Amino acid sequence: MEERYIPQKVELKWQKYWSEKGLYSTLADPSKKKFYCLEMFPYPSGEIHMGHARNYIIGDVIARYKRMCGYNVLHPMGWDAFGLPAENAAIKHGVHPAQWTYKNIDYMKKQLNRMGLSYDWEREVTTCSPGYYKWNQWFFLKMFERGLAYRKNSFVNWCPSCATVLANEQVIDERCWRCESLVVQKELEQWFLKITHYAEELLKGCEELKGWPERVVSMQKNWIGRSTGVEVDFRIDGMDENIRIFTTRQDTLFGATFVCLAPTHPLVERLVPESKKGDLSKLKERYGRMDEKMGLFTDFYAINPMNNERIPIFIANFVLMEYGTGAIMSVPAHDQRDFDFAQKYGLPIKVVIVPEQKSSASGVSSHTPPLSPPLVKGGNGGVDSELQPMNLELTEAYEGEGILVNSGQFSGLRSDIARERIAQFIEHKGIGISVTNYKFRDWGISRQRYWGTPIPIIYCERCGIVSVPERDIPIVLPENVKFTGKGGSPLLESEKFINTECPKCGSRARRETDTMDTFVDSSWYFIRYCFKKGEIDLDSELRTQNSELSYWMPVDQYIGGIEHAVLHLLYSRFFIKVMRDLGLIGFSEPFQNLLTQGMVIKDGAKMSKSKGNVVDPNHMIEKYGADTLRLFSLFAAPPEKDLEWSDKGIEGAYRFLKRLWGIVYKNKFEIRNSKFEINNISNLQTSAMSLYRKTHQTIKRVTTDIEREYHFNTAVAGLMELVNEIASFESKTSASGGEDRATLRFAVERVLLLLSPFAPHIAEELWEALGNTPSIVEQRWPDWDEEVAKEERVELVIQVNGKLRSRLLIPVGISDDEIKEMALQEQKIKEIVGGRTIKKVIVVKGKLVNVVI
RNA sequence: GCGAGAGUGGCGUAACUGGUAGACGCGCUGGACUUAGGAUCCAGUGGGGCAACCCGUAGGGGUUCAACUCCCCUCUCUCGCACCA
Repeated sequence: MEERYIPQKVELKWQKYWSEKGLYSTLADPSKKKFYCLEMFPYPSGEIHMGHARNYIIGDVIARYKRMCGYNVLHPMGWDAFGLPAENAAIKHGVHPAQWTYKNIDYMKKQLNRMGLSYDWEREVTTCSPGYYKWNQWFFLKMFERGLAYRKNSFVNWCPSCATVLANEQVIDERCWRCESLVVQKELEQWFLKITHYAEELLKGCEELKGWPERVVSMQKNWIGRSTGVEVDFRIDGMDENIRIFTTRQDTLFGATFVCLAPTHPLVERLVPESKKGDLSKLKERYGRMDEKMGLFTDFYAINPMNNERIPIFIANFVLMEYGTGAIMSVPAHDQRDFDFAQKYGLPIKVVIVPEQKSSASGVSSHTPPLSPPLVKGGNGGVDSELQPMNLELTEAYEGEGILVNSGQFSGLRSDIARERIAQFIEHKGIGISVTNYKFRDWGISRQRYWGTPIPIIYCERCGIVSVPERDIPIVLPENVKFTGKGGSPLLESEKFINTECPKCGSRARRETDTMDTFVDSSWYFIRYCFKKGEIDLDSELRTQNSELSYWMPVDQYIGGIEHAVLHLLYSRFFIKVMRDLGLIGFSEPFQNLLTQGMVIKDGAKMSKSKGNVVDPNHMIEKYGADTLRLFSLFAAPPEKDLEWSDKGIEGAYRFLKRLWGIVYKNKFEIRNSKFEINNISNLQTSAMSLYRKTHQTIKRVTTDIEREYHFNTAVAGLMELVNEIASFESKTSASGGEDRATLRFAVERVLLLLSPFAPHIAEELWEALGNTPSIVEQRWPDWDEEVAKEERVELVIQVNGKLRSRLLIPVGISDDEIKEMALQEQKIKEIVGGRTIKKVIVVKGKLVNVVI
């Protein structure tokens, strides 16, 4: 009697079994090699979507595979539980954010378990629990002590819809990363973490991230945005003031023909005459707008310290106060933006760099060779007039490197050398310094919302800013607050929360009401997983020698979406470096290997409710079972690529499992009753031998496919091939003889072992059906025999002049000369070669022969 | 503009260091079993041609006995950053 494959029945049975046996519970054990497999934890929004499912399936396969390979595997899961949606739900439906969040967690946890994911739930982390966020506050206090957390007044990104501040990393195309509202600039007192203190190390550390995808590393480098140059003082003519500018192109200093200040530059008020104040405010309105470049002449001039030229000072809307010094020198001949500006306002353009040698001059029309003799001569003295004819030829700026001309003592030098010399010169003369600038800013963490970690700070009327003493944390969120949705954090209205005493002087004081960015929570959650559940004293845990932390960390394999390339992944690296400098840990990078899985798309677009192309993993599990869902999402594309969802494709995966099920049940008794061992492979019939060989080959293939960049798609394809072969073997032989049965059993059992990381439930069920003791989870990953895996005979390809002309079956191990002879004797080849002379015969061992005529 | 990556059948994809292009799956075609099948099984399936053969990995050059793979040029697409001085 053939039993039917009912995946849901099978899956629930084994999920119950695994959980009862606690098979995925892990303990640190220094005698075993460890493997920390981590997937980015979800925000408990209420539903696991296909993107989550794919992420966690990939992670689960890795965890299960490594476990079978004998590693002590840490595979935890938790909840990134603070955040706005909970608060919005509270405003909309009157549910407390905690209630909403915990309800979602409950449900989503069931969903994860229903997928058969092998988590150690005893390490579950929920970031909104005081036992967790206490340590956010603790880290904050440690940073505050060291000046790594500080408060300042600044313009910040403000999302009007979320009514809160956003970090630079959370603004995408001038919009909020969460709700896509247009972000505005607002001046606020904010708490910042000094991530720029680690700018250089975060950048250098990128070189160590060997196990990370290129593009993530380059995105981080890009984001940090290091550039080196000089700051130089330009004296203001007729005023005892300097304008300090920043440039990376000090080799073009002699070509500066005007200076531009940001509209918010401190000197602006003094430089702009009353009569032009109106124009100035217009300019300010257009600050930061990319469409139009606007300038305003101040009536003042600056002195170029290199050549003492008197050059006009402008205010320009495109100069950013936030970067460099908020002032620039403009070199229209060698910067396109300055060039456009100079054209618009009729300012002089002075060439000081010419392309080296013949290289086709961009910006200089071709009939005027850039290195024409008069120009070179003029280079010594810096006589403008000699350059005038050239200027007429300029159609655009030449931004490349080259040879300096018209640059005093530096003329004739190459750009790179000139940059060094000029930097030295400037420092020597005391008119400036060499500097390194970074594009990224300190991390603003203040959020004007309720559902987050309270910042442990007290404002005392007498003492000012006072940190909460460590013994008083956690500062717990008050539960009894109102969610009106009307401006401001509910904490502002909680008198009980706000009013407190100064821990220093005891006088009346107010608590900070801002909470922390939730990215603080996720910057170290992987550290927390290293310890089992329950309240822990992280401080003393971290200080204990041989703590679990030093056993498990760093994470061996991290899996998650590319969207965190510069957010979470950068913040976590920062946190780890801070912890190291606090003497808490002994390593500098949290994640050894990073796998960024592709998106799940349907009909050419990312799944989204608005597009109506969402496929719910729940429905797929109801219809086909979790094993099928897992198998399909692994098979349809390699993990790092986007996965195109196909309703038909998942049926193929289902069919495959049903087929395997059918084969096993059909031969259940024959297999059970066969003696397992194949003592002597020479006893095997040809068909049995070929199945036996295919089995070994498949073990090898699946193993190497997993080891090599986690190519699960081809690993699954290999399993399908083997199952196809098993099917035809069993239908031909009816598994009659003893050796045949043994071979069949061998093949089927290997398939189950190899399949178990991908489709663990069916593997368990069939493993048991064949008379084995559960659990397959505890089985070792199978080995293969290289000798057996080798083909006895191979098909030799015979080419003539590189074109395939014939094939020949040859035994393995015959010599090149014999192969050559066989190829030349082959009827077809003889015909083609005819009477022509053979120039050369190339033999590739075991593969092909190419006859060149 | 800068940086990263990708272009292979009708579709998802495969081909490790250059060595049989299209494994595996979907779809499609034909057949078998069926009252029926969107179940299952068998056979076929890059294009052209009756055939021998010819043509095919975005396009064009090149290196090589041999190129999806290496080099040069062009085109297209995706992603990230972008007034950063």
